[in-house]
Amino acid sequence: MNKASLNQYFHSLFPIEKEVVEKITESFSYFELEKNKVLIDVNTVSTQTFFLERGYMRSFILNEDGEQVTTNIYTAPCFVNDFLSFFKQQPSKESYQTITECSFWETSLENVQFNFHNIPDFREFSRLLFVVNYHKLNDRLIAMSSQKAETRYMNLLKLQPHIFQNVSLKIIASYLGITDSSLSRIRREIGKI
Amino acid sequence: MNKASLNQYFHSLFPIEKEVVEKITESFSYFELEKNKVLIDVNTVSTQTFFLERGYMRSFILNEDGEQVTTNIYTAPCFVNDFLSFFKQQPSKESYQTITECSFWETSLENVQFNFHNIPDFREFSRLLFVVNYHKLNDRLIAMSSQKAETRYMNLLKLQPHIFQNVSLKIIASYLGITDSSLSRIRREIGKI
DNA sequence: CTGATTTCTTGTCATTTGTCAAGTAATTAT
DNA sequence: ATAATTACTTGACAAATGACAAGAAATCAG
Repeated sequence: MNKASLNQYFHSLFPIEKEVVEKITESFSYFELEKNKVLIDVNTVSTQTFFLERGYMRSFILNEDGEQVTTNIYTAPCFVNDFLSFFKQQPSKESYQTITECSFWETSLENVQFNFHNIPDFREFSRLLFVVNYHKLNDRLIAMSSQKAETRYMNLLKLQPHIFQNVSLKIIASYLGITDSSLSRIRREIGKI
Repeated sequence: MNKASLNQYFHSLFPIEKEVVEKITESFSYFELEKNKVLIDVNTVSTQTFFLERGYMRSFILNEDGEQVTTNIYTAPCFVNDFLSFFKQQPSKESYQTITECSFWETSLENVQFNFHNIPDFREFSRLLFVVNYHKLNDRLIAMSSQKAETRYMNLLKLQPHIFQNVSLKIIASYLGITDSSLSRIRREIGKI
């Protein structure tokens, strides 16, 4: 329950002084959630931002047929928030829930705003977070529009094998943009080779 | 060739004083490109950021088979840059080219950095740009993984009909994640109804 | 431990989309 | 104006994926 991993995360993203990081993370407070608990509920305005220290999470929306579509899977350590809801103070269109037991560090928009306007390195860090997340999303979009499901599955398996130990195939299938029976068939075919 | 539309764009995104906008856009300079010209080339480090004042652009990558996959279509007025290349000063993985004749306002990373760290409203504006662009990308990803091609086509036609007057169906098809023959068939089917 | 629930797999068949090849229409370059 | 190129459409067939239903395996709640 110390801030070592939170502080470390700042250093991992770009060079920043120890004292500056400590000033930034001063306002963060710790909490835990069991598995399958809601972190950010759909239609609520998000006032906190979260650092996922330990565990697995996902975001999802409900489509026209009322089915859950997993939009993202979050693997600690990383920041989790709904950008649109948090920064524009609008109701979230997605829900965010824990998949495993998770631990978090959270802080408020007020603190983020203070740091953003008063600590230059935090500004750079924030922007870098956006750039990195935008880039990840872009890569997924390219994969979704130019690769077949089997390729997307193979890449996920290669790049994030630990996800398969912690997240159900149903959620993974939805994240890959296919049904769980299709994923099951793909896994069988791969196994044959 | 005055900065009216550039300045106006800042005001349209969030409340900001006229004088502040003028200070921000002071360093921007104007240029034009004919159709089918490269704005940002793949594998180059982007040192400028661009405001697309007039015209249509696209970004694309080459897939394993050497085919162009359109990753985004840009409709003026909007900012165009490769976030990863510009802010991390890395070689761009995508190419950006004009589709029609275009006019631009550009400024350098140095100017952006100066404004980012010295003009609070510019920080807010920058972050909002990221939030909005992230959100658009996220919506496209959700559409790609949960809607069929016909639905994606119908939505594009409804929300951005002008694109169909200015961008070839081949590019639109690629942007929608399908082949041009599939798009052609979808259009025929729609026509029947 | 036991029944209930959820996850995962599998089979059959339908639908969507891709591939390839050919043809027509439109645009561009000289 | 003419030839070359590019854009768009179409058809036949193949491949990928979805829908639905059923059963096996794993997990969960009491």
